[in-house]
Amino acid sequence: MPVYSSVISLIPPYSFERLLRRLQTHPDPQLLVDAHKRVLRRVLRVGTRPVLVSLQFAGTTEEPFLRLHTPSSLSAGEQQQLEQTVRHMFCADLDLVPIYEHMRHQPPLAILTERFRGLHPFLDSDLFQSMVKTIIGQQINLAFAANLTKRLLELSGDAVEDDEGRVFLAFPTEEAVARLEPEDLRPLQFSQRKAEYIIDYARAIVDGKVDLGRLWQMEDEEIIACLTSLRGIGRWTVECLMMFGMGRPNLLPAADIGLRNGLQLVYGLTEKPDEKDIRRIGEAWAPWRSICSLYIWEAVGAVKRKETWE
DNA sequence: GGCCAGGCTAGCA
DNA sequence: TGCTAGCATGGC
Repeated sequence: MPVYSSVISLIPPYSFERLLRRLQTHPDPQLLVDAHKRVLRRVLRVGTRPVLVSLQFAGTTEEPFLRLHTPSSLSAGEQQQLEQTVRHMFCADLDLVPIYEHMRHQPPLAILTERFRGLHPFLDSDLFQSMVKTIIGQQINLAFAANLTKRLLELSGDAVEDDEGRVFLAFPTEEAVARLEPEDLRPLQFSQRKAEYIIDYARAIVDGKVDLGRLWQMEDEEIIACLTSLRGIGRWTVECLMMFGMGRPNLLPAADIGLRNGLQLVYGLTEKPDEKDIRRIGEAWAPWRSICSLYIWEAVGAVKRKETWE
């Protein structure tokens, strides 16, 4: 029986089915999905404490809400923190209606608002893991990236068991990753450079050279300038961090190969657009370029899943 | 077996 | 400032 449960309100339209579809092409090794029960389970950190959480989609796309359960007993402060994390991950306060209105004025995007109606961004629970996952995802396909993330979890994550003895792994802490050496990650099929980038990043945080908490107060370009000074972290990586870690609304990772493919697909271009082309086209998407990018990516995802996107 | 993956660095002109 | 080889491995 859950020791703590609560209800998380969501702004309609919010489609669980669309999230499930997205998870097919964007596997998340931390999530256990029970589509039938409409439940997602994973470990979230409350402070540094790993807590197993069950999130059930209740209601409908037009009247959505989440039921949050956890078998852990939590203090009032921990309850508040956990709910805040869940609201952040699910973008509980993001209203898609005005964004769809904006997209409907741009013909190639208009069709996506119907096709993927109710798809919200699904964010990372904290900035450390968001950055690590993004570095892992540089230049490799999503399936392989998910494998590498899973292996990192198995190497350094904290195990939490549910009442049926199933093991869930919490994302490794900064300290745990900082203690690793590249040689520890090489057998997991991390490239030497990728291993160095991730460990260096974790050490920069542990050493206090990077203060992730301070990023929330900074402008987008300021964050890019700050983090790209670290080796292995380029503009694309920080843009992804701001989109999928911070949930900022107006990012356009113009160098992204998936976005380039998606724009060619959705806009019916004869040639693959380059970074400049994408920035030019994406100007009209402001101030919602992150959501427009997400929907463009999802058109590519639909093709990969052999769905139609039109 | 070749090309593509939700890139980045270092070296060079 | 802008261009490019090299990295490194899975998936199709």
